[in-house]
Order: sequence, then structure tokens, then C-alpha cells
Amino acid sequence: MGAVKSKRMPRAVREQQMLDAAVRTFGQRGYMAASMDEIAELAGVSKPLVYLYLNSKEDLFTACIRREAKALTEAVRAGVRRELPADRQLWDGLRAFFTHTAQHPDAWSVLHLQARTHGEPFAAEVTAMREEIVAFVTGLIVVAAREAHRDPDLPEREVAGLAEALVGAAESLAAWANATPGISARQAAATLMNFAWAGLGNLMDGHPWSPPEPVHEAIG
Amino acid sequence: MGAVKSKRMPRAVREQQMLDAAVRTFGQRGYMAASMDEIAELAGVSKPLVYLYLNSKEDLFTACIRREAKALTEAVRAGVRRELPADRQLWDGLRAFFTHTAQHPDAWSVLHLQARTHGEPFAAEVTAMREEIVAFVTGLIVVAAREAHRDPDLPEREVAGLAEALVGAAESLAAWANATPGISARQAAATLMNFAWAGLGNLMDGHPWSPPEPVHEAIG
Amino acid sequence: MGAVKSKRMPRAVREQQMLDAAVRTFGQRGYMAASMDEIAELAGVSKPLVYLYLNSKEDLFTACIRREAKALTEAVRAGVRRELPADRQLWDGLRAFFTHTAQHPDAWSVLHLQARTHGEPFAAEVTAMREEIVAFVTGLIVVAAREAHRDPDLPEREVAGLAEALVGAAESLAAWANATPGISARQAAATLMNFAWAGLGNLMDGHPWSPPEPVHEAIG
Amino acid sequence: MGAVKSKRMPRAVREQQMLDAAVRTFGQRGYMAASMDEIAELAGVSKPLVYLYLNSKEDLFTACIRREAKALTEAVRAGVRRELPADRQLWDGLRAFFTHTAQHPDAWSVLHLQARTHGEPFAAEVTAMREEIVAFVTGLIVVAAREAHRDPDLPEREVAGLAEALVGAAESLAAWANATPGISARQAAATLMNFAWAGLGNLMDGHPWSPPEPVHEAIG
DNA sequence: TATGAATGAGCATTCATTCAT
DNA sequence: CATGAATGAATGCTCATTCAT
Repeated sequence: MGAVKSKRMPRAVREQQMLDAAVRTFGQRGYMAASMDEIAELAGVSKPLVYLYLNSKEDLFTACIRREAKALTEAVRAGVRRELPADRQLWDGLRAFFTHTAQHPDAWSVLHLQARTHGEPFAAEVTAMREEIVAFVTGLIVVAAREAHRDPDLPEREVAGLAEALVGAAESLAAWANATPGISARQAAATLMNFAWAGLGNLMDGHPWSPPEPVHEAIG
Repeated sequence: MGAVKSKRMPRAVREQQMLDAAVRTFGQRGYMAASMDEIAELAGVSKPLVYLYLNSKEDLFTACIRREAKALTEAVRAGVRRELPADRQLWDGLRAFFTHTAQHPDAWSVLHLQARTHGEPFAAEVTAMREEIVAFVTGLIVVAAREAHRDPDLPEREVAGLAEALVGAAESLAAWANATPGISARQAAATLMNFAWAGLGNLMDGHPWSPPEPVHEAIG
Repeated sequence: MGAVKSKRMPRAVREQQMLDAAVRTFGQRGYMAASMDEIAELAGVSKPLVYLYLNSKEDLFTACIRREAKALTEAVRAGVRRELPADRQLWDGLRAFFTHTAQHPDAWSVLHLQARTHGEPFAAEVTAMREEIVAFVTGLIVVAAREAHRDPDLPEREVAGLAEALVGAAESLAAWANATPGISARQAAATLMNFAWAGLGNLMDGHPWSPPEPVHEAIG
Repeated sequence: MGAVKSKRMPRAVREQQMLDAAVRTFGQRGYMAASMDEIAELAGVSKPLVYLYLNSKEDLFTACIRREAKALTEAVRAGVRRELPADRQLWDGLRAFFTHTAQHPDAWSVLHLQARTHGEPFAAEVTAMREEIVAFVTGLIVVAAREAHRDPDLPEREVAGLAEALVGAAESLAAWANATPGISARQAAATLMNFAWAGLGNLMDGHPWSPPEPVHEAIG
């Protein structure tokens, strides 16, 4: 099982095999339940070699997160052309995102679930990636407002919240699409575009939803 | 430390103390890193008593998830009056949701992170709760369409996707609000209402965003 | 082998059994080569119990050193009556020392060899004991000088060196006596008394050995 | 780090570099804590080369002991001229001994601590060296008795014990001098000469210390 | 002569879980 | 109702040692 067992490969190749095995194991078992024994076996090497190349379970996990975060952001970047209109950029980015997460579910589990669930060294690693994406989306929102000749002075915090909500919805939909048979990356992206972009357009038309008077309310 | 140590209490009370300690420990340490020793000590009882009442670590974790899922759904239910208009129901429900997650961060960590991160017995437990909420939101969307006298024949899968996205965005915003100082439950709810409801309204006005022609595209 | 295996003993008793096994194992195998497995088996308990009571290998080793250092100093103290003349005190102390080290060779190995060989936390523990003994001997030398009505103003550093040499010789002889069949504690003590006390007496008679002129010498 | 890395040197030179590194590492870390990795790195060679030249960790350690034992005995031998009087020979030998141990503390640690602490193959190696020195000292004692025209029929075992005590004191003082700032080899040697030689002189003058009657004593 | 690649075996430590009282 | 005493089974990690080149 796993990689075909062949001896004496150059270090770089072996390292990638180990990371493959680790991503798969961490993604399916979870960080803590994954044992170095299992990872080594799946990689087709002995445990000491894993330690020789990757130092510790924590370092191995961090290396997984870094590799997969880079792969995901690069997939999204490669799917977007910055010269197109903002809505098209978002559409292309979302499609690339859902496609990548669908094709690498273990990697997505590592990034979305495992890394967030196990304390600071790891969560921070993913937060960096996420902030990059949120910044990208924030930029698109601002550009869209400008393209629509609308008031570009959207309160900064509000835009941040919107971008956060959009990214959160995307992340959630990725898990949903992975778990629901028959949902393609294209459909997931379309759903989110409908949900979000139309909402934003409406908002910018000057018809935001407004909360009722909070006067007599107990909570919130 | 933890609960005041007092002997001979009725079983029901002791069980709640144990669950309190377990939710706190699971929420802060994570499911696997939490040790039964620590939970027992925090609950102020001996370890065998925890086993006597709650059987195993898995059962204890499941009991935590059930209790907190119930508490959350009841908090949301209590915040909503079904006779009000759909948008008001959503607004009230979101406020109740963000308020509860802000007040019980360990419980939210258990439901949102830990339970999802650790395999099937637990993820299913949370999925049940989530489906209840998604169903509620789906109902609101359908009602809203009817109230707006729009075509009530929105494709079912599309509505499901929208509800999924809304709930995902809410979950994500709950974590964001907990982590970002100065974001109140009210603000989080308003952000999401702006984002979502406005978008939905626009969608139902017959101006959905539509994807470009997929003909020549490689992915998706 | 080792203690008779009997279940459910009070903690204090079990702890002593563990220390017995540990002293024996550390004394014979050495600190690093001794495995916690072997110690636990020799003590007739499972490994987790050893950790429950004694925390770690380092703590266990420290506990051994402390117990045996205390036992040795108390054996020496119990053998000496402070109202007797200095030479008699030294004689009694040496006999008690050699008797104890002969009867507890593993303990002596732990104190004399193992503890000194493995870094600061442990060496310091033994140094404390040793300093107590050196101080005792130093006191005897000073008293002896006074009793002999000799000049009591022996340079302090010189006395310290003499005491150090005496104690070092004793330690070395203890190993020699343990390894040489037919050497009793009594004989070891007599040898050292002859060697040391007589030398000291001569020294105090004003006939110290004096080094040749160092003028043309290359080393030292 | 360590030796400058240069390829293709004659075997004898490389072996000495390895032994240098090994003595330093064994002396500072201890036999078991020293890793072959560290030794190889300090020697500036790859691990397989160490094995090629020195077979195993045990053999390497033995080689260290042999080399350093030889160096020490040769240093002492070179410091002594056999045609001088016995006391002068002892004085010169001690000075050479303390000088050498002070200049090679790692080697002394290997011989005095590490070799003795780790079982039979190694302790025996050091015992051989020690016996040579004890024999030398024994000879000096006998000669001294003859020179003093005293009874040359000292019981053999007694002389052996005296020599043993002298050597043990010297070993102990070497560690003490190394650890106590400001104690020169010369001072250490003088202290021991005062302590020992004077005592022996007194003994041979017919005034040995004699033990009290053992009649009513419990131990020894 | 010299080394990068690789491993079998073992070790300290921890944890969920269960008796006996 | 409640617990002190005890353990089987892993797990992360390291090390001496060897092969193939």
C-alpha cells in the first residue's frame, strides 16, 4: 500500500513521499490520532528516516500545512487573471478553490480542520494563508465598488467582515461539496456567487438591510 | 480547584459538574489532548466515578456534544418568534446564535472544531444539529420568496446550497467575532444580514449573477 | 525474582520496593543502561505505577541518591560518639563507613560512581553529602591538633586538602575492599588509620615532608 | 566544527582525530550519552568511516581508554628518575600525575569516571593501568622501608592497602584540584606528600596507630 | 578512501480503563 | 456513593549499525 517500495532514492523525493503520506494520514485520522508509525509505513520507509528528514511530529505537521497552503494559494492564483473584472476574478478564484479542495480532500482537512484544531504553532500557519485570501477578496470588493461608481468609502471594518463572511462561506461550502455527492466545483462556485455577489450588488445600490430598533431588546 | 469539593451529591448534579469540566477541557485542550485525569480533577471527583457515570471518554465526549448542541439550538429557538416576518426571524436567530457562541466559547469550540475533527461518531452528532438549523434557514428562504410574491419554485438544491452557505458564513463569523476584540454579537449579525439577505433579495428580484460561458474552460 | 509479588499495598511500602529495585539496577547497570522496564519488573510492579509514584527516571534516580546518601551519613553518625577522642571518632566513623558500603555495594556504586558520572542534578546531590563528611573530618583534624597541644593555626586550605585526601582515600578503599575478597571493614579502616593518622601525627610533630627546591623544574 | 575538514589523509592521522573527538565527547557527555553521530561530526568525518576504522562504539571507547591510559602512565614515568631516592620519586611522580590530569581533564574523566562506571570490558582496561601504578608505589614503599633501615618485612597485604589508599587519595585529589580554582598540581602533590609520606615515616618509626580492643563491639 | 541513505531495536513516557475495598 | 491502587497498550523519539555507491 502507498508508494511502491523502492530503496535508495534522493532525499528530496523521499521527503515528498513522506509529506504525501503525512497529509493523507493527518487528514483522515487527525493530528493526534495519526501515529508516526502509520505515516512511515504508508510512505514506505522506516520511522527513523522520517525523523531524520523531518525532525519531529510537529515539524512534519507544519511542513504539511506549509506545503498544502502554498499549493492551495497557488492554485487559486493560477486560476485568476488580474486584468479581468472583479466579479469574473472572484468567479474564477472560487472555481479554482473548489476544484482544488475537491481534488485534495485530505489536504483540505489538514488546512481547514486539523491545523485550526491544534493550537498556536499550527493555527498561525493557516491564518497567514487565510489572511492572504481575505485580503484578495477585500481588494475585489473595493474594486467592485469603484467599478460600479459607487461610494468607495465603505467602512473598512464592514468590508473586512464581508470578506470574512465570504471566505467562511466558501470554506464551509467546500466541506459541504466534498460531502454531498453530485455537487461539482462549478455548482459550488455558482451558489456562492449568487449568494454573495448579488447581495453585495444590492448593498451597493443603496438598499442595505437594516436592523430593527434595538431599544427594547434584551440580548445582543 | 474547579468545583468546590463536596461529597455525596445526587447523581444528576454530579453529572452536570462532570460535563462542565469536560466541555471546558475538551474545548481548550482538544479531544485527544484532554485527559480523563484532568477532567476528573477539574470536576472535583475521582476518575472511577467519571467512568461509572459516563462509561468512556467517547461517551463523555458525545454527552458533551449533545448537551451543548441542545443548548445552542434552544438558545436560537428561544430568540425567534415564528409569527414574525422571515427577515426578522433570521435577524433574531443570528443574534441569538452569536450571543450564545460568544458566551460559551468552549462549547462552541467543542461543536465547531473538536467534534468535526475527530471522526464519525462525533461529526454525525453535530451534523444532526446543523441540519436542523439549515432546515430552519431553508424554510425562511422559501417563506421569504413567497412573501415577496416571487417564484416559489426555486430549485430545491439551490436553496439548500444557499442555506448551507449562510450557515457556514455564520459559523465562520462566530469564530471571527470571538477572536476579534470589539465585535459584538449584534455587529456580527448585522454584517451577515447585509451580506446575505440583501444578496438573496437581489437574487429573487430576478437579477441573479450568472456565470460566463463555460465552453472553453479547462477546470470546474 | 525480586520482591514477592503481592497486590494492593500502601503507597509508602510500594515506593520503598521501587527504590530498592532502582538502587540495585542503577548500581549494577549504571544510570543510562538501566531501563525503567527492568526496574519495574524487579520491583514487581508495572511501569506506569513507577511513574505515578516517582514521576520520571531522573526523579527516581534522585530519590535513590537522596535515600542512600541519608542512609550512609546516618550509619556513620550512628557509629560515632562525639564525646570520645578525635582518633577514636575517626576510627569508629571509618568502620561504620566501610561496614555500610560493604553491606550495600549497589548503593555505594550509585553514590560513588553513577551519581558523579551523570551531570549536575545528580552530582550536586552527592556533593552535599560529601561536604558534610569532609567537614566532619576537617573538624576532627583541628580537634586532634588542639588535643596534641600543637599549633592550632594550620592553614585552612591545607586542612581542607588533608580532609579531602582522607575522604578520597576512604572512598577508594571502599571500592577496593568490596572488590578484594577477604578484606573486612575492620581491616580497611585500620589500613586507612595507619596511613592517615600516623601521617598527620608526624606532621604535627613538626616534621612535615618538604618539597625540594622547584627552581629548575619544568612542570608543576 | 572541530578538526578542519580535509579529505584523504593517512589512516593513522584520521584515527587520532577520531580518538581526540571521542575522548572529548566521552569525557564531557559520558559513555552512554555520547552519540556516534556527535563524535563523527566533531572528528570531521562521516559515521561509516568511524566504524570502518574502529568497529564499534565499545571498541572505540576501549581504544580511548587504552590511548589515554598509556599517555598517563608514560607521563608519570617520564617524570620520575629511578635512581633518585624513593620520596623524591614519589614527589616527582605525583607532580607529573597531577599535571597531566589537569591538562587533560576529558581524558581523566574517561579513565577515572566513565571507564569505571560502565561494566567489565572497560573497567578491566583501567584496572590494568591502575595496578601498574599501585605496583610502582608499592615498590617505593618497600624501598623506602629498606632505605630507612627498617624492618623490610612489612606484611604484603598491608603494603598493598597502603599503596591502594595512596593512589585512591591521589585520584580523588586530582578531581578536587580540577574542580577547585587555584589549586596547582604542585600544591596537590605537596598536600598528598604531607599526608601520606609523613604518615608512612611515622609508621615505620615503630609508632603505628593501633585500634582499640574490639571485644565489645557490634560491627566491623 | 569515503559517504548518503536507510533501519531494527529499544526507551521513557502517557493514557484510558478497571479492580478491590 | 466513592476511591486508592494498578495496568495493557501505545506513542514519540533515538541510537548503533550497515549497505550501496
